[in-house]
Amino acid sequence: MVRQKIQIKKIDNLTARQVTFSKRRRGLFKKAQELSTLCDADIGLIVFSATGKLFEYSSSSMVQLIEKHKMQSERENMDSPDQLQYSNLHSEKKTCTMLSREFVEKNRELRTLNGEELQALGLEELMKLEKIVEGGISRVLKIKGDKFMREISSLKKKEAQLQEQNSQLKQQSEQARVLNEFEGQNATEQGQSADSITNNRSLVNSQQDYNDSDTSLKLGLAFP
Amino acid sequence: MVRQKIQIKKIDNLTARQVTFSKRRRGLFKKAQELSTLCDADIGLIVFSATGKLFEYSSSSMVQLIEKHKMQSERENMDSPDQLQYSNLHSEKKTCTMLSREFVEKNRELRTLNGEELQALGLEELMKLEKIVEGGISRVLKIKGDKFMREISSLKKKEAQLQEQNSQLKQQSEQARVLNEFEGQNATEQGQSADSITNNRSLVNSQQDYNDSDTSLKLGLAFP
DNA sequence: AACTATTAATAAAA
DNA sequence: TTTTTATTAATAGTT
Repeated sequence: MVRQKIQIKKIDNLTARQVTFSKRRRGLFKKAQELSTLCDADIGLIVFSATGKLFEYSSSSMVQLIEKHKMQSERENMDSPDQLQYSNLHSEKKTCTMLSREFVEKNRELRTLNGEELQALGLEELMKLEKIVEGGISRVLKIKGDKFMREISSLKKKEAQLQEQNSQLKQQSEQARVLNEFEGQNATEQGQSADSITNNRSLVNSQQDYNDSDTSLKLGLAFP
Repeated sequence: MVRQKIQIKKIDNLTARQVTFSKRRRGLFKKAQELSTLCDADIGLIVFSATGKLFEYSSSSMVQLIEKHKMQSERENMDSPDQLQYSNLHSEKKTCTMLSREFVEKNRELRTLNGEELQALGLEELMKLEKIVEGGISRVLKIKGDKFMREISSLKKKEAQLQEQNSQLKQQSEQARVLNEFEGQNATEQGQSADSITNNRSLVNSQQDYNDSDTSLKLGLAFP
């Protein structure tokens, strides 16, 4: 875009590519920041260089922005109910999505009232409106907080269960090992029936089934 | 950047703001695309308009990019898994506590000013005060949100680790058991020692401990 | 990094 | 909205 027009394709020369990357990256971030400021937009920009180095900009909080983005994407893909296996997470997110939609709509309503209308409303009405918006915000914040807390406590519960299971398994493993050594010393010949293998497998399998689905469902009860 | 130079602050006029938003948004996305192509960078760009509408660009897959970003941030935030993570959460909590205390104090200051004093402050000062309080709130909310998000993602990571460790242990336990029975069956003279009986029993028992009624159904099917 | 010669982006107007 | 146009901003190639 200067001394000579260039075409938009990968720059062959490594040095030139690196220089351009750092120049244009700065330009891009500046533009993002300007757009955010000028138009009150919430912007997140993630750039990984070819070498894997991360550069990022966010007008607010990247984590929250990504969360918001996730919610929006879900709203768009609401009609495809393919992954309903995580029903607790699903319904939880649905609640949050609903709330967010409600909030956005309320906001839109508010915006459609132009300056004149707002002037006409008078002080009393304005204060009522403010109370309504305040109520909406506090409701959203409260529910958000509750949701976070419940998710965290359920995760901690799950963690504790896993930890306990883990230590029991370790104990078993140790016992089995000791026993094994002991018997190994006295054994003379070898052979194994197919039955015992099959039985052991099914035991372990049913345990895994429990871990993969039932646990999350039960913990899901924490989210009505 | 044209007919007249503008300063970078929120555009007051709604129409002008919308026009600028759509023009600059297109420009920004174009620049992002160009940078990605020219320099072989992986770029994700998320833009929420002031009305909440989502616009996004990604040079590859937004979901993957976000995953990659999450990994990078986690790596930066918690190099040695547990302790650094804890201290991070700790300091975050401290920050949040400090902020909240600061906020409460600012509020108290505000309350100690009586009506007359507030009247005397004048419109401008009041608005300044309001901005300060608003800033405090949004800062608290932002940090709180980040903290929650990070705690949740770290718990999820921990859970995944435990889950994997667990399944490995189960595998080990299974192998040890198989080997054990195998050797037990081929011992020449001796029957099972008291120890080995105890061990087998504790194995089965602890497995049943993890499983509730639902699992016993499965076990029933496994041993008809 | 710094410096231009150019092209690209865009603010205001239509 | 989109197009036009007058300017400013960004930047490719060079030093």
